[in-house]
Amino acid sequence: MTQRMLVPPPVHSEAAKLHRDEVKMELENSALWKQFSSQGTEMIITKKGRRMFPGLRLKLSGLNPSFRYILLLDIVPVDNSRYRFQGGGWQAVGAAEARLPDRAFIHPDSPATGAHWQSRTISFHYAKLTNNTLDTQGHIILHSLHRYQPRVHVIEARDMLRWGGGQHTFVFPETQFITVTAYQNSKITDLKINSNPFAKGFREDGMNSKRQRDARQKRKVVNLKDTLENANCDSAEFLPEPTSPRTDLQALGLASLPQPPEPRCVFKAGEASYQDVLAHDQSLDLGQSFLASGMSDIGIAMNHRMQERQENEEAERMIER
DNA sequence: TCGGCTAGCACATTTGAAAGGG
DNA sequence: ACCCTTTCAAATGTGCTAGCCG
Repeated sequence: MTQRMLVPPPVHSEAAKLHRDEVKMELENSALWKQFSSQGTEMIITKKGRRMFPGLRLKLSGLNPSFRYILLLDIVPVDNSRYRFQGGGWQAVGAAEARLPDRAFIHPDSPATGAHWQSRTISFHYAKLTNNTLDTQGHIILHSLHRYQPRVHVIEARDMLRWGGGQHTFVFPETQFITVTAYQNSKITDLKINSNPFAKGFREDGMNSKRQRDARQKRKVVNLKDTLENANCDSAEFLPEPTSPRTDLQALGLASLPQPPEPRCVFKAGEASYQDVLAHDQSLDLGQSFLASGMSDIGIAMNHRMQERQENEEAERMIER
């Protein structure tokens, strides 16, 4: 299998500039992404599939309002390395795993008119990442501890059967991330907890915060002790197993001890040499791709859906009359 | 022994159905 | 009958942790 080129053509080429004037994509939550990126973004991947956080929130402009477009998200490896978090930073420690068949996530609104895409914020929050190579749910399959770059493709629907023509690829370097099955960098964990509403329970004032969890643990031990005492047993024999060293430290309030000096972070996400670039020359090689939304035969499915939509819109127009 | 992965947990949010009122 | 709001439960999304595995 041929490796796809990742780096798009030079930004300043006349062709690119002309094209940039036509179709533009903006990463709406770029500030949040940059916050994560400055620490080395980590994305959890699980067997069942995990959403990305932050998600990709995009604004599109320059489309023809009446043309129909399909939006795709795919995620490609940035390099051929496997990474390990050591000494407070991410370091390449060996060769990457064999590359998996590419999967692209089709935005559920696809195909939709340019007017549709341009009238709202486009979100890919339904896309899920998995490390299950046998996944049948259509999630995007990635290797753990590898560095990836999400890309968004805008394809004119009438061109969908001849991939490579009339498509625009957008890459935002700040959305690069390293896949993990458990967070490595506590700063990333804190950022996620503080900015993801679903993780509110883990915030300082939440019921799942360290403080509350430790208190619960304490109460558990006390209750168990009481129970054992009431049952008149030899409590020493039935005391719970000692907790992990980390929990012990937390319980003792040692978590607040000064942290070791922050070593130099090896992964500098801002180093990427391209930004918000149209990779027009780099055709989306969908011949190699499995399309993740479950529509393996995208042509048939899209045609069907387009026809359905046209019928619906026709019906709506008739009602309006 | 160690690093990485997984299942189960508690908690929060989201979603959709049902109920009630105007 | 319809619309809107409220309530509730189920589903889903989170990070944490103990234990397993290679």
